[in-house]
Amino acid sequence: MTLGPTFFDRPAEAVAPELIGATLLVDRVGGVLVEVEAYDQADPASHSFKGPTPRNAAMFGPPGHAYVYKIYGIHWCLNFVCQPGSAVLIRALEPLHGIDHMHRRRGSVAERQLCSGPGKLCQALGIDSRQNALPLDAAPFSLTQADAVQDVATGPRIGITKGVDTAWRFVRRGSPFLSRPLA
DNA sequence: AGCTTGATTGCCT
DNA sequence: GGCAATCAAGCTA
Repeated sequence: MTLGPTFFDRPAEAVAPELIGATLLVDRVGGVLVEVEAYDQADPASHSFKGPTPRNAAMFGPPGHAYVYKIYGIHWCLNFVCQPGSAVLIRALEPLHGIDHMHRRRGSVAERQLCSGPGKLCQALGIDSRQNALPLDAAPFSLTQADAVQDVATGPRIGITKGVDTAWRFVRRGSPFLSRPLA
């Protein structure tokens, strides 16, 4: 079943664990989500913490849309917008579809390193600012619910300096496709 | 208009 | 484990 606005119109920390095991495709390229992180407006680590700006406008737009931004001047990161000011950062997926396309964009790396990190995932799926604010239930996106209950583990989020103690990183336990093992 | 920083990655030792 | 790459948002002035 396709995940749409109703699914995302909830707090990000409630949506995030249910995204583990879901299948994400962009132009027919993608796989199963194995690692995500939740951010909301009360969270000092969130882009939305200080309110709406031109950059984070999509985070305050309708639920179920994409929020794409560039970090460190180099990499793109993909988020799914939940309730206003909250979103889920997509950090890693298990490649299943269009793996040849991914290799063309990422070069000759091991399959487990194709999408093992937010920047790598965006490169492999061809995501950049063009996808910002687009709805997730329409082309080029395809997002479908997990077909089985997932073994989800939680831990501290990665790469942030504030809000470190909030355990809003969600991973599929034991997956070899994570950006890093669970701490 | 100039300065700092970052939800990262890959290459170096 | 350390660190450079590279750029725009968000400050300060």
